[in-house]
Amino acid sequence: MVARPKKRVKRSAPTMEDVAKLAGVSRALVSLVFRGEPHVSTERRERVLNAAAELNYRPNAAARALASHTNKTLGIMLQDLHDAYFAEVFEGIAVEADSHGYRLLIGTGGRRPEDEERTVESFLEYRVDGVILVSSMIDDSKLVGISQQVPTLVTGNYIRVPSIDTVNADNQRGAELVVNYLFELGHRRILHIDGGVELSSRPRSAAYWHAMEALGLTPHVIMGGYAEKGGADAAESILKMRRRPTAVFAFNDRVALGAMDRLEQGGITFPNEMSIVGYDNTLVSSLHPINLTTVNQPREEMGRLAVGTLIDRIDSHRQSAVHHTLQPTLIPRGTTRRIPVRSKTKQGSPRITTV
Amino acid sequence: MVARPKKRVKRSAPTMEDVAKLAGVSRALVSLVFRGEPHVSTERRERVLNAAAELNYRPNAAARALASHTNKTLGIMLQDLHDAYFAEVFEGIAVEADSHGYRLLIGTGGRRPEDEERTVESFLEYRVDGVILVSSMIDDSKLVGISQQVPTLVTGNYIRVPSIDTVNADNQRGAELVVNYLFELGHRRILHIDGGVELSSRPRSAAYWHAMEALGLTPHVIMGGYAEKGGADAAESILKMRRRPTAVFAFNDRVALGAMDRLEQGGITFPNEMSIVGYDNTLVSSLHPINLTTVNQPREEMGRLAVGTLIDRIDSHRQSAVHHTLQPTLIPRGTTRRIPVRSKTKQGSPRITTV
DNA sequence: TACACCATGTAGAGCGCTCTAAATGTAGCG
DNA sequence: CGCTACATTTAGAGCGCTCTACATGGTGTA
Repeated sequence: MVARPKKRVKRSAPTMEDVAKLAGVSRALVSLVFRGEPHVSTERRERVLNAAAELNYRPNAAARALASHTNKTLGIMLQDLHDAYFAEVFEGIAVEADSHGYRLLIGTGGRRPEDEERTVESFLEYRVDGVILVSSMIDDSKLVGISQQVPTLVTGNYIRVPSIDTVNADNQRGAELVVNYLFELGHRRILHIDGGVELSSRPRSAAYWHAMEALGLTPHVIMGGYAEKGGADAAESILKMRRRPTAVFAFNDRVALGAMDRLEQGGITFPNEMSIVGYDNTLVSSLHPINLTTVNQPREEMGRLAVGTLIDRIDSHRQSAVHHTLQPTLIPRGTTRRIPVRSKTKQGSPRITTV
Repeated sequence: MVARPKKRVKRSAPTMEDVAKLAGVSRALVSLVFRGEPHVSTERRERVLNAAAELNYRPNAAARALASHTNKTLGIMLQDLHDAYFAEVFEGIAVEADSHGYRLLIGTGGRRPEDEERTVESFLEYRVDGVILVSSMIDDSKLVGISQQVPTLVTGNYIRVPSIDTVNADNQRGAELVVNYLFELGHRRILHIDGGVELSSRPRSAAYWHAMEALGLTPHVIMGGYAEKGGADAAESILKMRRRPTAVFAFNDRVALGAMDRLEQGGITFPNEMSIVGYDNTLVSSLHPINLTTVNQPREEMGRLAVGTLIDRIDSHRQSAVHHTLQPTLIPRGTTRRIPVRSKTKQGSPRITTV
């Protein structure tokens, strides 16, 4: 008996070589079988598969990636999984990636640009086939730099350059829907609590502004944030106002909930004394005791579309950008109601506004 | 000028070789620098770093993994990111992994054992340094098989074998807290809606059972699930009961919310006519209009502990298991109240119960 | 029967990095 | 001044797989 040619006795995972030896074929043939190549005889294919099963062989993804310059992996950068918005977009991403046979490397940025950049850096070391940045706060110029190194798709960002694909929900349209809906219910003093530095805050508040002016109303925006706290703080200042709005359009459901909570403590009841609308149609908003009027964004679809578009770019080496804009829909529920018709709701006098 | 020895002109990322050439040192030295080895002169280290920066060099993680048999990556298997429970455990995992310099490969199982196994399989192909299975429904015997191929840690599963570390919240204790609390409030007919096939359902309902018996009460468990739907269905049968419970202990917050919603539609008000307790202390439960009494589990801490324990096993080649059990705490809120003292709350007659 | 063809297989050169063994340089010391 | 010890560097053999180029063995066809 000849000693094994292996250097050490150390037990490590079986390699393609081991499988080839056991099946009595070349290593190349084993490779063909595992890559699913067609021109392999059924008989040999089975011999290889049996040998592999016997050895409990599993291809080494790193070796494969090194040799093939591709690893069937996408890097996904999210801000924060607590947020139902991100979780649902991610769900769509996961489903679609899976159906294309891609794995996901995930990283969170925590809304801190430096952390986001580190995360992307790590994706690049991995040589992922593509990256998806969900609501990233990285500079546009840096985004372009990234897109020159790896196929890139962003969501929540309206950047327009050939090297970056985008998937977005139409924030403008969403804000219009809300304003028009409240207007039709008879509201004239409609206040907007914005999303602070959140990416989608700007387009929403700008659209709110335009829609208000188009209706001849006076826009009034106060600073909010992306979560309950921002809503509560905004509520605080609303409570202090001499002439309160009859309706509030919050940046998102979490902000709306935070605001409602504080406003109710201040003695305001919904929807009797005030109407409020959120954004995102999170699961919470639909719960009976909450029953928040809101705007639905097709989050899972956004995730799926993002992956599909990115993989298309990877496969086709497309050099021009594709931009998808999905339409939101208004979900009327229990926190809004028609204003009782009075003589003539006097429109508020011009006031100082903040954007 | 000599032609480049490279085969093709194709522009690909710079390699260690390129950096070495530019810096005028050997490839090995560049490797030492990038691995942060101490015995490199400051002068050369800087030359290398400068050359790398000039070329925008980035180490290739696949090549590194192949050569070093380690890739500083953990595979994390979760069920479902929609669920705040998983999202928060994951947050803890992400934070701790990051602080140890590990990347995360993430996969979801969707509560389908076959999908979970595929996910783990893919982790193994990647040769991750370790895997964390959060509330996995994979068979214990298969878990053992996995743990023989890669350092493994599970949460939500009480398996006890040397090759698997575990991190769990004390479900028994949590259920006891709830039962005793309700008992002290004067409740005697306390019903439990369980988690169906969910992993932690069994220990919670068993503990509920024991706690009830220890107090001389008759346990009554009905089938629920992990989400709102399960609670609503259970509520349906509660509404049909001749003699309704005065308090309900739901498997988790989502189930509690689903049940409340349906029960309120059935005319029951909380906490006046019935008390209800959830589990998980999700963000939603704390919102004012909901204000659900619940049990808090230290989820982020579980995530952090999981990573810490797993990395310890990886680094130390520990062969014996470590088991962590964290303590839950009761968060009394607005959905429970003391039962008005009557003559003597008659204890319900024995009834048929289901587990 | 000869030959082009196509379907199968195989050899062997990498992919970009780590790691061991050995070379080189430099002090310190008797 | 010769030698040892220690700090730096480097050469070169892999890591496990893919992929190109080429070999082999029928078949169909003229």
